Amino acid sequence: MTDYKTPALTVDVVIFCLREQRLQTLLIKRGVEPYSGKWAIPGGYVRYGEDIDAAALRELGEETGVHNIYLEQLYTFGAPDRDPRGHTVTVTYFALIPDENITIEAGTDATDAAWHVLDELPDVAFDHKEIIGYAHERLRYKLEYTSAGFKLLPREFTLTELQTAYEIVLGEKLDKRNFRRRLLEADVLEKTGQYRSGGEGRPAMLYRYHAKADPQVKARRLYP
Amino acid sequence: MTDYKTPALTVDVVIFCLREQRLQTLLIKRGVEPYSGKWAIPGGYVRYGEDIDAAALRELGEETGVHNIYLEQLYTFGAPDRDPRGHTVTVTYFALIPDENITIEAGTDATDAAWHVLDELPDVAFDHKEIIGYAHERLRYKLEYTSAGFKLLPREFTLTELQTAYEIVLGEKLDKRNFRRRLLEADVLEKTGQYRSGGEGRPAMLYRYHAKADPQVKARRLYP
DNA sequence: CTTCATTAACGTCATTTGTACACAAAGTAT
DNA sequence: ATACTTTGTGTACAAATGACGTTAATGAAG
Repeated sequence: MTDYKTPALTVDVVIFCLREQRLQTLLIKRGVEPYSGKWAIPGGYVRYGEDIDAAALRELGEETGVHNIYLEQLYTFGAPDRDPRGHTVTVTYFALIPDENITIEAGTDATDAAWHVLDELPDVAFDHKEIIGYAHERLRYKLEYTSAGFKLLPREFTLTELQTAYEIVLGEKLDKRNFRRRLLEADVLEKTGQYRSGGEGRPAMLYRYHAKADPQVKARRLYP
Repeated sequence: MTDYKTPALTVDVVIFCLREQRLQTLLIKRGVEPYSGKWAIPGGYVRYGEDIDAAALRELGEETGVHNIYLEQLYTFGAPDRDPRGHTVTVTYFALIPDENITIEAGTDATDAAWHVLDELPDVAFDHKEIIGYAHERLRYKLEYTSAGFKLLPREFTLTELQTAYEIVLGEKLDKRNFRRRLLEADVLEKTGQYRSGGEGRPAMLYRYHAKADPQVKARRLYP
């Protein structure tokens, strides 16, 4: 193999979660230069011989203690000046996780890890603002035409909870009956047979995700 | 910057073109090991300090003589064993070009460059079969819900030519009136005022692309 | 225990969108 | 001039979407 000097390669992960009725993303406070003290999305160098998806999962685990989540590749950013240390190309991912028993632990390179409300972000390092923006757009788009919203909820959830998740992400109220019809017709939810008691009002049926044919994307074709 | 050994970084480009009423892609015959003598999609190493999009355009020009075309990032493949020379991550792109005055010239690393009908591909090097498949899927998807098909045609074209392009890519016949209505409503075409004479039958109005508001994607939202 | 407040569950109808389909107009070839 | 080929256009019907109000099940308050 001819040994050209190649750019460094990193992975970065934008994680979304619904907390306190707001869409939030996980940032780590950098403990080293450059941008020491600034917030950044979790990520790090891809090791030689390591699959990039695996690297994303590993970095996520190391820096935040979040394990076993579904990642989706987002985009690769490769402007030569995006990292002051030298040319660094980053493959970005995005993830949806439910807000439950997640222990965030700051890792080696990070002095802190914390959730941030998406539209009240602090100054972030590198071009991470752009990356988060891109991920946010993709998330909205995804919920507009798929039934992937349940990934933001615990394993079992009510239809109202699911609808609220959609409403928060999309930033608009949805019609309850039409929402239900759509999601039930998508055929990815199944009743658990149990009800959520506790709160006020009539108890709601609990559902869980169950892909019978895992269509996921329910985009409409422009031509028959 | 801590000097980890990072994977090598390449770019690869899948170019689509309609030639002789078939969807074709441009491959180069490799002149060096590994896979010497096999066909591969054009691409090569990203230089240190070079933007990845620029690298894709440069490699394309060097290897095929194709310049100034619109590229869209496709996906980044990073399995550690995808290149026998060592761990090499590749950022892939896809492009649509019209079949007109394109001079293909084999460049340095390639002994030959030629168009290949998409469903009669030879054995290709690396994981390029998978990449081409992925690009093909994206192309079909793109034409299903956008009006990007004109990128496969010369600057001026008739609606019948455009419809034929869609039919070839999508692999199905489309209704003439519905097709026209859809594309004209998309509001990205304008009449040139001229007609294509020459052939048999009634001369057809020539159109050209003209993005007034460049919506490009005309996807339908799942929620109001 | 009754009443009230709160949330869940459900169906219909008007409108919009999608799909199928046929014939006249404008040329060219003979 | 006649036959042939290709372009260009509208409508009726089916399907999907969007707006909308009432009853049912529970907990809280009196």
